[in-house]
Amino acid sequence: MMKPAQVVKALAALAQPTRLAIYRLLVSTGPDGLAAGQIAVKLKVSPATLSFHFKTLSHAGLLESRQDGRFVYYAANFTVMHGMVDYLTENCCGSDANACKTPGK
Amino acid sequence: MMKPAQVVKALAALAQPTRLAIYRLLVSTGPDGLAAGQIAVKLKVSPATLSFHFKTLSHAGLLESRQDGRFVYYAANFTVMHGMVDYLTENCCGSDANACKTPGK
DNA sequence: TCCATTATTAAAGGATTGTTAAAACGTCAG
DNA sequence: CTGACGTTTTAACAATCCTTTAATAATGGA
Repeated sequence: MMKPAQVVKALAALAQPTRLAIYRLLVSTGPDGLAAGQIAVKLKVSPATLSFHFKTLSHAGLLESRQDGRFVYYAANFTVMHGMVDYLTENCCGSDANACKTPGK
Repeated sequence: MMKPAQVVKALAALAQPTRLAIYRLLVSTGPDGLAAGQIAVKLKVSPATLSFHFKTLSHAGLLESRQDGRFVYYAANFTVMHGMVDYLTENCCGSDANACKTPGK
């Protein structure tokens, strides 16, 4: 089980429009990831701002990076996000799973 | 599908130690919820601070409240959290579900 | 080596956030 | 009505966050 501080860090990392867009783009891209410059173009964010957000996301464990020549590729790491979701739903409704479902759906 | 702005709002609401503790406490409590004062005692947070955080969580759609006499009961609402998780994992790995799993587990 | 390309870092600002203390609001018992 | 209780609101301050600009690496081609 993740520690609360790490969960908060991951949630905070995603709780920002630009970073959420980065993460989602990388989630849909898959394990190969994208180069920083490609992301900058797709999301229309300046490289400096992007780099700032990469650091936040990486530090939260949500992103992995690898260098290939002059390019740095970023890819989503799902482990922390799964841990985050598990933490939020842990012991849901006193272990009465049905109560967790949306009532009228 | 939730709008990005609403997802950001929900993530931001949970991205704070006190609010995350509030939400988790209410998730494990179930639909009946707890009175504001009970939560204040359990989490050792001042009423004013707590009220401030209730507003943030409620405004994000994560909490519901009902008044009973002098007490206000708060309970977790799972709809927004589920929407948040769905948004994050949407179109995961270009719809290749296996790639979303943690590699070495 | 020199230069263009890719990406990160550092400094500055304006905006947002979290906590506290005080006052105010609603509700119920007497 | 009055007073006590539970909760919310307000104002203020320190702390943090996001963006921009400019400067600083690091890499590969000529």
